Amino acid sequence: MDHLNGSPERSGEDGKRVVNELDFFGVKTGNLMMIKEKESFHVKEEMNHRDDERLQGMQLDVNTGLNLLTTNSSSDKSTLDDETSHTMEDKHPTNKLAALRTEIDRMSVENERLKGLLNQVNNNYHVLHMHLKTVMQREKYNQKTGTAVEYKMINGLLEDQKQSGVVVPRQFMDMGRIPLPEKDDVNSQSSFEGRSGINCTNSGSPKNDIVESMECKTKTTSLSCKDSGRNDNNHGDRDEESQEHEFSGWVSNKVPKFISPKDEDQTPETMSMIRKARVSVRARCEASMMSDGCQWRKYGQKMAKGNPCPRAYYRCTMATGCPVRKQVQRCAEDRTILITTYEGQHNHPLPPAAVAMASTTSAAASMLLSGSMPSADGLVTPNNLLARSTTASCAPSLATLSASAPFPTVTLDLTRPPPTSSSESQRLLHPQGEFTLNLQPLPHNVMSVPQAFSKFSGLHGLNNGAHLAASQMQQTPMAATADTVSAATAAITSDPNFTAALVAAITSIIGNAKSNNTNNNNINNAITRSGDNNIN
DNA sequence: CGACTTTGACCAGCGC
DNA sequence: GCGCTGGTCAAAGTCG
Ligand SMILES: [Zn+2]
Repeated sequence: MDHLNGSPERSGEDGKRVVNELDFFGVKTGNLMMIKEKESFHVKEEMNHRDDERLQGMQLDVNTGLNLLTTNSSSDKSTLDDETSHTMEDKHPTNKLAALRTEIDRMSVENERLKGLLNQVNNNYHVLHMHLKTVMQREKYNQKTGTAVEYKMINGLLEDQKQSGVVVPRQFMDMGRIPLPEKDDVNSQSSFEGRSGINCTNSGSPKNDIVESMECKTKTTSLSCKDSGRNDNNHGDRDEESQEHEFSGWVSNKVPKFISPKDEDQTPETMSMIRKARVSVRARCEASMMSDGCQWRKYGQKMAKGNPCPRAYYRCTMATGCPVRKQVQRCAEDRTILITTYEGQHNHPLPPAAVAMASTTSAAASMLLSGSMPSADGLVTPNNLLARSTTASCAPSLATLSASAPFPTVTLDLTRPPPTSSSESQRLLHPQGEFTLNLQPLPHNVMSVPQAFSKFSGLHGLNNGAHLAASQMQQTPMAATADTVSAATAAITSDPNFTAALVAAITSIIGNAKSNNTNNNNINNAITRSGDNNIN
């Protein structure tokens, strides 16, 4: 959403509104977003109040902006007048032609830019729409099971609240600080997936561990979730400015120069969450880098503590100023495993091959946003609960999505083979194939892929990569490569109805597991295609 | 020649 | 204050 803000506008005091080109698009995009908002049940997730106010304040400008679309050319002409009016008046055909060409060029550029913006706005719209769908689905289920859930908007974000009055399993994804293990315990994964340790007996009631739970404790002071292990002590001391600086980075030790001022128009906490949300993909890969459809430029390499393999830093070069970065590092325990960590959202249209992964990243950000609802004070703070991932220990399991700290990170672990057996399974039919949901015990803090789907189902939907993804998935067994799972993600969720069915099934399975499993761990639902492995 | 990689320097945060 | 660490910068080198 960075692009929504456009560049600083210049506004004359004499009533003449002087809008530079980029700002014009910012306004226009704002308008588009407002339209979408009206169509999308007034749910705003990534918008914040400041944006809202800005947009409302711009409402007048929006119309102006639209008019500018037509008047722009004329006004552009008029602004060009100073230099060109004489030449225009010369009525030399060549000059006219040149002027027209310039105009056409500019319009082409504008068109491209608009396309990109529209694309993103559409994506955001679908994200919100599908998120709402999921929420409603879950609400349905909760009503079935007698647990009332109330969703409300807090600071522009959806929050669900159980109304039963009991301490119930809430959405649990603690993005906050975790108690740091002894230094020696920090394994090679620490730098990527947080100081994730083996978790997690401190989760309270085991039942609470079931599923899709997300929780966010709130404090009253700090906003920053960034590297919370490091900074939490300082939060109270920070003034607003310094806090805003903190939000501007991919990891934040420094204020990255590529962050444009427009980013700071976003509410710090929102931007923080979006920027800091990471998707870490663990996959077996011989090559030094997985191909994910994007163009990357390496800008650094470091030896990370605890891992003999160097960590490489890449930034997206598909568009100038794209804030997306990724880190690539091999797993110390198993060097065939490549750990790729993505952060940020692209500010440009993506090729189909890149959509799935980018969607996953933005979905993660979205999930983190929705799962870490600010309390009434509108603040999000790290806390010291769980959210440790077992993925760090390379425990054998399924492809999983997990939440881990200190960075809000969703880890997609693709290194584990599909299950050979399961205690429970459910089949789902879909034109793209038959999918089987498997249940396997999993430590409570790990969020499985389908759980994640149910959490932000549909986020991947309606993207261009779906068909490609589907065909990829036909060829490759699940859990084989990052591409496959991305593909599966796109393929499965490209059909909203199927997504809904998937979510319902997962919810139902989880519900059963809850009632059947007293001493339970978390449930891991693996999605597999029939035939890829045998399900009992 | 532009795009990319390599690599040492630099910076900020943190712990001692 | 100092050293460690993660992250970034930027000059020099490489490649097509
Ligand atoms: Zn990008």
